[in-house]
Amino acid sequence: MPDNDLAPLPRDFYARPTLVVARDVLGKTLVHRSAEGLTAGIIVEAEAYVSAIDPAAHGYRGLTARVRSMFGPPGHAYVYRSHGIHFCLNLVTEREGEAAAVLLRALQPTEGIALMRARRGERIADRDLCRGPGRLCQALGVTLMHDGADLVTPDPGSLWVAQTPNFALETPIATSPRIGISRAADWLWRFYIPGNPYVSARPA
DNA sequence: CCGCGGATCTTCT
DNA sequence: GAAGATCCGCGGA
Repeated sequence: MPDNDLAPLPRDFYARPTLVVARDVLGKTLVHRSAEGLTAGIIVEAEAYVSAIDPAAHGYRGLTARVRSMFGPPGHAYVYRSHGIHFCLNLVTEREGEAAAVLLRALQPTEGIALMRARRGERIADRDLCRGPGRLCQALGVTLMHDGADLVTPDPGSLWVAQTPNFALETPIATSPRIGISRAADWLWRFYIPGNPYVSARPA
């Protein structure tokens, strides 16, 4: 796959309403290039978080050190540590100061599967390599080092989102409540590709 | 297959 | 002190 096909999406893609980005990012490819090699997968599940109106969003109660990147400009990464152990990757959306982002919850692995398995465990099935927000970060080698990283003009050896070559344009998209939250628990702000086996959970 | 607890860092009450 | 945008391994059905 030539690098031309993996060109980063422009900042305009991120500087839109978060619900639109969360839906539109399905079918795009997340890429991480590091010294270990290149890993990538098709985004099959994502959730929207909009601090201005959303009590489940990390920025809802204002700026803290952890959530600083979410308040920054669109087209950057917001990576946070979850439950002390795992990392979760968000794409910052809207405009600087809005603290809106899209959480990536699952990928269909396409490149660097052997490297993903080296990071995740040799016995992990393909289906489980990137199924879940913490798992996909582990599989791609995404850590707090990537918090705040620019996804549009990425440094060499970093992280971005690209158009997926030959991806079907008319892929169906489903919605459901977001996973694992207690506030705004009935909002249909989770988007996923129905029937795709790499999606982390089926709707309740 | 399902439910539960442990790991362990940030934020909130 | 407790909860949280999680995951894994264990025990029981």
